[in-house]
Amino acid sequence: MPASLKDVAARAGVSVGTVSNVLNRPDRVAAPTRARVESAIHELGFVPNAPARNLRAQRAQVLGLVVPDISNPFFTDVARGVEDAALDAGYSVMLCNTDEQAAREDRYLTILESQRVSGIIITPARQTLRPLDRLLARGVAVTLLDSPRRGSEVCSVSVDHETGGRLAVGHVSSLGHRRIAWVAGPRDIPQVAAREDGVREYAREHGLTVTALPAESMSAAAGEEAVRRALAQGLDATALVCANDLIAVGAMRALRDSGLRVPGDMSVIGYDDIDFAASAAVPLTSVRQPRYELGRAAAELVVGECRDRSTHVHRHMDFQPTLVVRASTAPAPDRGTSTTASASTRPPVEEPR
Amino acid sequence: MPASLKDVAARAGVSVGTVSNVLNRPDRVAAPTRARVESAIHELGFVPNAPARNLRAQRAQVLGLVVPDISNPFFTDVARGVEDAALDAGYSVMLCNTDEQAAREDRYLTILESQRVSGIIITPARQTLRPLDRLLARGVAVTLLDSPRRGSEVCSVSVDHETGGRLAVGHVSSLGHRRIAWVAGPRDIPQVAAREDGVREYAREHGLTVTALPAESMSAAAGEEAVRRALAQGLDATALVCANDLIAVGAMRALRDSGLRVPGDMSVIGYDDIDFAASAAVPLTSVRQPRYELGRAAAELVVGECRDRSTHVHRHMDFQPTLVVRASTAPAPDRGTSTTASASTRPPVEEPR
DNA sequence: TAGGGTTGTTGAAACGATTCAATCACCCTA
DNA sequence: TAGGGTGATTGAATCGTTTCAACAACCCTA
Repeated sequence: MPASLKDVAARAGVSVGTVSNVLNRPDRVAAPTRARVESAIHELGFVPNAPARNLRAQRAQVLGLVVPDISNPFFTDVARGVEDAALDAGYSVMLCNTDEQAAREDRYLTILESQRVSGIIITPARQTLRPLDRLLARGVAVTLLDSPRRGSEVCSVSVDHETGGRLAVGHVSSLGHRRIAWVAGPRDIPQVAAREDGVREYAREHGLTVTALPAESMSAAAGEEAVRRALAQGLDATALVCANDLIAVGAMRALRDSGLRVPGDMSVIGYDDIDFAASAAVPLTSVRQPRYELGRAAAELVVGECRDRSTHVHRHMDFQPTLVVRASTAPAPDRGTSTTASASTRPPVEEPR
Repeated sequence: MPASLKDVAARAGVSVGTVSNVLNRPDRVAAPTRARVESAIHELGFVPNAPARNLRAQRAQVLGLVVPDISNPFFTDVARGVEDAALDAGYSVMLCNTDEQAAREDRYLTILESQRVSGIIITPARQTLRPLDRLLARGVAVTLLDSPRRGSEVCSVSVDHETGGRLAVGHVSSLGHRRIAWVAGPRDIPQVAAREDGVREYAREHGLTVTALPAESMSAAAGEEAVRRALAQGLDATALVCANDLIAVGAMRALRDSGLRVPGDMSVIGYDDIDFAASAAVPLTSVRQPRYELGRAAAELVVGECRDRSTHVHRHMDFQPTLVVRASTAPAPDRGTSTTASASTRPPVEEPR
């Protein structure tokens, strides 16, 4: 039923080769012929068969986007950037949500291999690039997303999380906080490890105390639970530096439920500057990452590599995070004094957008 | 370089047909042969070529997910549901973000047609199913997502938005509010129109006044702007019923900036119950939709139709929204009295999860 | 006018899987 | 032992493109 090249060729009275040329190298075809073919295409409603084209070409005009969790607003914005850039370049995007499960990631990588995708943008679920080897051997363009660069076999785009960590702790430090708690998900998430490195490094350089409050995952629920536990055990800190905004939101929930005030009793700073950071119970100070741009850049790198495999050199793009100061951070209370901070001690609120 | 069926066949000393049988009808192959083939597959690291299979099969094991805006948390959760169900059924998901632009939607539909996807889950950018006709004619399974059912040519899953609208306005009505403002994006978005119908219908039945505050889009910025404008012009209402949570969040920002208190001076209710509704400056009362389930159901319907085209009958699944009462709604202030409501007049806060 | 360039068009061979009629190798029974 | 039946395997056609060597038609120049 659906029209094929052959049907178009028959209708236009030319060979299939010519129709193919009209599609792919219009300049090689004489104007009158081209016109005839084009109207045949139009009349038959011909839409090229991508699988056939991909079979012949040995690769599909498709990119795989492999992320741990698309419902994390960070990846959501990245996905938009990837998708826009891909569409501009004539590629489609296959969405692969790993849930941070290695098995699911493996499964998806096999599917992408089977689909013969041209490129993959991935935030790997684990430290090793091992599962990607097979794809790389096949010549698939891979770009690591927000994941520490490893070797020079692939491109990568990332945010400088170490700087991000330093930025966060530096901010509360400049407000006079000396005892800091670092609330984070599992350290085997590379981005988290880098942020923590930045935090600890800065703390060491400036003589700050850092207590780690381990959270089960990077979710609000986990952040809430971690802080609740720490409070029950008598947490000694005046500022919570959180590994991401979800954790920070959870942390603030736990603080509120314990009757502690943010930022009066405890300053809280997040990471990611998700859309709702500005609208949280107390607008959240955070570290902003250029998410959409990150996604766009990743897709552009991959497409660039696909387009010109020979001259391509792998690049590492580092995006710098920026501090967004809102209301959840304030000068440290004097040790031993009242836990109620007056509103007038708050720093001015900056609300970009 | 990559191994093909032929390579596997050669290695195992059988014909390609047999290898194909091992893959697709293992029971047709004698055990020893099967073992030999399987180890050849393993040794060569053979991964089937999906384009070739799809070319032959005339359709790809792929579903298209066409949504207006993946960064809207509603669609994000739907996407997860779709993706999980698709993966379970052996399908991949192609992500298509239309930005509510008809042209972009058309472009994506053509791409999906070209890819020969088996099914499409779509929230159309406009009222008509016209752009889908071509796909339907081709036998592609289509399921409408959260969009009014039209005709019986396709399946659909949706939330009963009219009930949702009634639920929202019914809630504030039961708190004593008589003058309501309806804050909404463009009415040509069908879901919004349905919610509005529910609101107006209920208001008519109960003698409430409804003022419409048109917002440019379904975003926080638009909600903020709409309410800001209305306040400047002397809005006469005690409750804002918002077409979604993003708008509600924006509305609350505008109220806060104008020195109005929520819910003391103005009750606000949203729609969608996105993740952050519970953590907003004032925890937001909202209407919850079963988002993930909606996505799963949509994907299952599509897959069901793909699997058994002959006996398939189109179904419409209606999911019922539920009211989630939090702190942003309170009894209406007495007409003409102080604009400051005491905390004790608030209804008890219910925080499900 | 023969020969050499251009320019346009053709036809057939891939690409890698699926499918199905045909064949083969057995075993069982009459 | 011939013949029928069963189960396993094969081989070739097919899906719809792309690509490229070969060919055709034409003009230009020597």
